[in-house]
Amino acid sequence: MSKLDDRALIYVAKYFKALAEPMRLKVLNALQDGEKNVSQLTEISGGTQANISKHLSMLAESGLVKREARGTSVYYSIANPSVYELCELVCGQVADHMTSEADIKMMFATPQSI
Amino acid sequence: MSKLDDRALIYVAKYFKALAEPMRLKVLNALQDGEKNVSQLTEISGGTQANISKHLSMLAESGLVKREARGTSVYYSIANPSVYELCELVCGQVADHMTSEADIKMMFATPQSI
DNA sequence: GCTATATATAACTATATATTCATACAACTT
DNA sequence: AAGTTGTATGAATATATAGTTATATATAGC
Repeated sequence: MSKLDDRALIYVAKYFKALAEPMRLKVLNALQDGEKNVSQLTEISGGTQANISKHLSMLAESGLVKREARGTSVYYSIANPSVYELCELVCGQVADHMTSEADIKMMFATPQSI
Repeated sequence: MSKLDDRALIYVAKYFKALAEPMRLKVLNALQDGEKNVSQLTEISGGTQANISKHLSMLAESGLVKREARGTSVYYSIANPSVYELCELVCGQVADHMTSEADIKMMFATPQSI
């Protein structure tokens, strides 16, 4: 990360932004055990079809998931398993930092406030 | 990442969100070689003092940087070096994915559009 | 061709966020 | 105490984003 120019920073930020949304993390979580179509992901996530479809488009455009249309369905799958490494690194840091009051307060903040 | 409940997802998303902004990545980048005060970071980043101060507050609240007031200055430093592991993982994925047209187009997108 | 099903998208709303400008606050100097 | 410097914050604005509803598009079966 030593010689990143501004464009690279913008790009990396965009990648993190794709991961910076609970519903998208939920979708990625659901894809851990293999590809699923939009209907399945809609049911698992508890969101609306339109919303999940939009999140999936965004994830695909960010290169986090792959899209494959088969019949009338569209199947999505994880494009690069190392996304889970990222999440685990973050979970580790979150856990480490969970002792402070501020974090516990944050943990219980409403979704809208985050 | 298998048994994350909704609150944990919100929390992890919040962590990623702290990294999902080019100016904050620039600040973190500048902190790689040790602590710096707000004035130094303002100059290095090319932002305004108010803006950098706000980003630093956000980074501190997210547990990414530590804050230490000394004299009239406030020095910030990386709270956990593993944040750079995250960035390198992302850079790797970005590089892998950089062959596609969509990514190159994104790479040159204006900051506002991201 | 018609219907049913699956997915994507457009328009809209509400909320969040980054940024700037001005100002408040705090600590040091003289 | 007054001035200076460094940092934080409030108000205001512009942009971005998530979510909903309704609709368009596409594929399969009849």
